[in-house]
Amino acid sequence: MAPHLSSVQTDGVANATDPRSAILAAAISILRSEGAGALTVRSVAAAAGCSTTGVYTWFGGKNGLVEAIFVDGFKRFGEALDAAKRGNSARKHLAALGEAYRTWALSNPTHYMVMFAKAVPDYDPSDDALAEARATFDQLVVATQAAVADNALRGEPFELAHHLWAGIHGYISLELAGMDLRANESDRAEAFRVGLQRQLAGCAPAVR
Amino acid sequence: MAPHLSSVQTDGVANATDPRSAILAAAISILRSEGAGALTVRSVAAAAGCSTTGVYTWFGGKNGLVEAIFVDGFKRFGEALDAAKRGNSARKHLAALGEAYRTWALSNPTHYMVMFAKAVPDYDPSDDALAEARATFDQLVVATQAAVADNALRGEPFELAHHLWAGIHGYISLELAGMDLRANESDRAEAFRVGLQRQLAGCAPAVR
DNA sequence: TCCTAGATGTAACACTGTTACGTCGGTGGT
DNA sequence: ACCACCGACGTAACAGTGTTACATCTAGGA
Repeated sequence: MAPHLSSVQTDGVANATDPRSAILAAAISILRSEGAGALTVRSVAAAAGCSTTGVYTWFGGKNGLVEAIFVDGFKRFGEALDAAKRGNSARKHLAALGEAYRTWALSNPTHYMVMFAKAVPDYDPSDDALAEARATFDQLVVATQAAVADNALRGEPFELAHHLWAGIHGYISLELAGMDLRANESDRAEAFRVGLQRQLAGCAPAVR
Repeated sequence: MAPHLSSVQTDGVANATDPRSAILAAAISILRSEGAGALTVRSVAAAAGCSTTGVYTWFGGKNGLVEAIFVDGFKRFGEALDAAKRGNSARKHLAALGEAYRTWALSNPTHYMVMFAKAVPDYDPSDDALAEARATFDQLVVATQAAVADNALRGEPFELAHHLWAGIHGYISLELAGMDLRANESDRAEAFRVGLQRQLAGCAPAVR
């Protein structure tokens, strides 16, 4: 069996003894520090301490490497969202989820762009990769279901979750694209917070 | 004066007699038909019937060409939004604006991705280019001001406009990234319509 | 008439993703 | 024990990318 199709990735932590993890960690590091444009097979191989063929044996090529970055991103992203289950009410939980979402995205902007904005032009996520994204989305659906059960929101949970996701993603996507016209970060953070509340208000039962 | 800094672009229409317009039109055509990954200096030059140096004399390089695509995109996008001023109330006008926004983005997906999602990795819009984007955004601010004056929305127009923009862009961005989980286009269109109304409801004065 | 500035094309540069090929090392079968 | 084999690896090459040096040509002014 070809190694890039096997599941040697034992855990999420980069393991220097595992070539696959070492290459993936190097790629994510380059993506973070130098951007998607600098993510080349040669630079990754050099950073991982192997030759360019290593990327091909372990990932099948650059597409496979980017797919691994994509999947790994959603894994870490999902964990970050999972850790945000604070807030004593369902609605506060949703707000905390939104804040955690923004925090992760702004801490990992290039990674987020690969996941959501096709920052690597010739890569399209496979169905398997999209399933990983779907799993992350499901966390939001679950939180929304709880909010509906609490009578904090009204509507079909899937539709509501997608609506909230779109709103949150929209703020962050514009911000990462440099399209947010506000001067400083704290203004943007405050606008996001207000916007999220407004978003939730639009989904609230009749009396608000 | 270097030609790529002059304003020889007489109008928005591609003019075969003007080399700059011919190259730009060829680039947009390739972007539309083959995507950002196929947008190479050589392919553009071949399609425009000149040599690669033509792109450098008229645009200063690939970055300049992409910047021209970026600016041209916002120009056309703004015109499409401008043509959507139907609706007899300010709120209906906003809804029509949202629909026109989605229609243009989905009709020009790769162009939209260059403008909003850094689809060309090494290009970052200059301040001048961002000013063009700002001008388009201002149309939304004006429409929002009218809605506030009509008592259809409540809040600071700039903040409201950005909020609406983020929501609309979020829906479209997810859809273009293949992250909308709905099966068919009509479902997505309907979800967008409902979402836009929900968005507006979240910005409405107290009694809804 | 000369001549200068700019547009153009050819060819080269360093770089990209990818692949053919030779080599090495461990594993399983006999 | 031997040996065939398969997978991992590095080197070197391929086509294609953005970019630039250089020669050529053409238009317009002194």
